[in-house]
Amino acid sequence: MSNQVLPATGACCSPLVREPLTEDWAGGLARMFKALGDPVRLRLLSLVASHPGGEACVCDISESFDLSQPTISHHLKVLREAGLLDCERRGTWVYYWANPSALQQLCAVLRAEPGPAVQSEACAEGSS
Amino acid sequence: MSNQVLPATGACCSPLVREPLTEDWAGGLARMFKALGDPVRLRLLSLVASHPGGEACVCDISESFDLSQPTISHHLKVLREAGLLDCERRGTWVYYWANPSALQQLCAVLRAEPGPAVQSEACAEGSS
DNA sequence: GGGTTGATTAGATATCTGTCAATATTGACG
DNA sequence: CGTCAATATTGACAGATATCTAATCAACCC
Repeated sequence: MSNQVLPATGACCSPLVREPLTEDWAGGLARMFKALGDPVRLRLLSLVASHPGGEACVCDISESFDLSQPTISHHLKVLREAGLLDCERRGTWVYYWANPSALQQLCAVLRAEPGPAVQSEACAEGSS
Repeated sequence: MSNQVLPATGACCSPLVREPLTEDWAGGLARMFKALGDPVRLRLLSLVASHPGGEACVCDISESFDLSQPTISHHLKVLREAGLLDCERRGTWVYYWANPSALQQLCAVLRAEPGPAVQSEACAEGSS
């Protein structure tokens, strides 16, 4: 449903310091940033992304928190729905990994230096 | 109290995909990301940062929104308290500009590519 | 099949957030 | 000093969010 093609005007991945974000694009970005706006989720994402192999199952990471399992699950779901995390069930366990293109997209938007068009790759949303 | 020196281990600006964020560091980052987690604030920041001269007064940008003036003021305050925006009064007007080092810091944390130590500059918190 | 372990969903609740109207503050200008 | 214009602060309130416990679902093992 949110599968629409982004405008080819370059507004997509242009740093926000370059030109004003459109209302639409700001909405999508805000959803991702909001997902990162919680210490637990940030650590969760980091634990998953930095885990050997680039992926981790819930049991691997939930020990790092003083929270109930459902709470962890809830935060993982938020990250997943924001497109920052993907997951797959393998037998009893569910494995999570970070979505690099989502991170790259956010990174490109925040870029403060006047990097010319270096991050045009980040526009490719390979999630289709 | 959150004024402590960050560990010199490189954990500060190391991308979160490299190693797990510490609890402390995640807290600080989350405060910034949370500030970005609202479409209005994202656009506000972008409008300020992309404004000619890199700064804008409130009256320049508040017309872009269908919100009351106090609401705009509130969002600007959130961005300011998160360290993403700075401001200065000049006569009747208050001018805002983006804090590049804050953006760079966030960008460095999100970096997904295995860039070696390119963003060590971002560690310099020149906000003193 | 029945039990065990891992993970998600549901329901409840206290807290946080975004918004507005009203009011206060700050500085400019007669 | 009084008034006006631009911002900020306060107080109130509806809606969202984080967290928990209890219940449910999924897959493995005996």
